[in-house]
Amino acid sequence: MSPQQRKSEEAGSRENERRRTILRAAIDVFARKGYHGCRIADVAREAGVAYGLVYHYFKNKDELLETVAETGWSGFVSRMRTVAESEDASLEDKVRGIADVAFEAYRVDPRAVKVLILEVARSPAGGHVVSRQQAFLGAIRMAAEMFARAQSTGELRSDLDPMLCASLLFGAIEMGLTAFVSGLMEDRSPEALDRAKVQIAESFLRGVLPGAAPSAEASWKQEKQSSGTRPKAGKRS
Amino acid sequence: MSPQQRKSEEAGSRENERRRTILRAAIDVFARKGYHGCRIADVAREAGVAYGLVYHYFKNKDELLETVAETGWSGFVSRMRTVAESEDASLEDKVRGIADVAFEAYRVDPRAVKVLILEVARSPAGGHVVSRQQAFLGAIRMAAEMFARAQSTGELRSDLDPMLCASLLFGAIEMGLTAFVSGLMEDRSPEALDRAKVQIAESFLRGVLPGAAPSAEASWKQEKQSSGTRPKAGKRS
DNA sequence: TCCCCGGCTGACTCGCGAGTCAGTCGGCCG
DNA sequence: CGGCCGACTGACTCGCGAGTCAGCCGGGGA
Repeated sequence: MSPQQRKSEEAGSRENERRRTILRAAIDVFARKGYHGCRIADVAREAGVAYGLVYHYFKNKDELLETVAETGWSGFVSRMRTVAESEDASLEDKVRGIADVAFEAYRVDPRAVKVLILEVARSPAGGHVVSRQQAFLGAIRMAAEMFARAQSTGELRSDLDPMLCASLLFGAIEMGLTAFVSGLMEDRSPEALDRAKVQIAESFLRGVLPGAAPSAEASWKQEKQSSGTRPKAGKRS
Repeated sequence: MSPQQRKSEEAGSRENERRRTILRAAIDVFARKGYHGCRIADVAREAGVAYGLVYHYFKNKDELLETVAETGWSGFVSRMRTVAESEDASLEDKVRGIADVAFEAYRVDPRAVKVLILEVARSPAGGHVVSRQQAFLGAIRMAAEMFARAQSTGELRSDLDPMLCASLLFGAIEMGLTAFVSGLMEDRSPEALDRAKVQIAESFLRGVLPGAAPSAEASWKQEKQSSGTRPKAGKRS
């Protein structure tokens, strides 16, 4: 190992050591108190470093969140892309794969997922620094394309809007995770997590795949076999 | 109309006139810039009233959001309760009814729904003001109970976790609405909305009902015109 | 040994925006 | 008509917390 290598490597890892410590602390604090609900001082204390050092590594508070979002999200997206764009896998497997990726991410780092879901994906953002939910929307679009492709090969019912399918899938996954994140599910064992994952993936697939259910396209036209009066409509006087 | 009635009604509505104006302005501003991204001054300007008047009607900024959440959410929950707890309706109809309620709310007041979804349901806030997401979780629990009951009558596959079903349904609906809220769906016509609603409800049902398929019941065709009498989904009390 | 350099420190500044309050105005009652 | 009451106003206060910066070490090189 040459001196240069050693030097730069050491320096690099040492520098990143601190940087990472701060990032880690930021994730934990954001998860606990929310982005708006915490001060930089909290992050510094959590990281065990001086207040000013945070500003040595990050331009400002916003960049801190930005970086958390960036790193966390890019990992998820690249993994998801591998799944969604694999040539030989069936749609079913892809969907299961995506659920896998999401739940695995939660298993590995629940707090980071919490921040990603609560602060990034749903940032109310009026001005919203673009990269934020743009990345999120990008993931949905990617899924939508996957579904569109699946439609052309007949793997997906053709009467569904791909974009809506993507929303449905992500909504189900996200809300499933939220149930854990928010403590709605009291049992957070790995087994419970796995069960949830499977249920979500399978229920989604049942609802969306063609065949099996006879009523696919036909049912859209079929007459109502009146199951009681259901006086509701989309219009209001 | 008795004098008392008239009097109190007038007084009530006059006082509330201002109050409502401010509330309305708050919803619009929150929807546009987010809760944290706006100042009380913005709300006052939007409402066309003096800065101080906002504090005449609301204790502080938080109570403003609280009130927005309260009113918007209670309307939704009570409507949803009527649907979820109706004795004679099938699970299918209940699910469709819930989707109806949600999408109707969006049709009537998209901005309020945006605020509810973005600022209330997912308020990142660690622990604070309970009533916020507690109400949201309450709705999920209500749905979970509905699903549990449906399981006991065999209307729902018994291998599913009711709580998870509820999460799935809400996740799908919420994300569907989010797709509109965030502009992911470019077509926001009432028809597109209706299509989305139906797809979500039907996909969910297919995925979750026992047996081969949901009893093919495609009643949305006539739904569009059945508007005769319908006491539900008439936003704002 | 001493000096220099850069990671590191934390007390300080300063702007922003929530919340206050002394005062105005119009309407109603005696 | 005069005095009271309460909705309404908006300039002001003040605390909070983001961001700054002058200076402090500790290690490495001369």
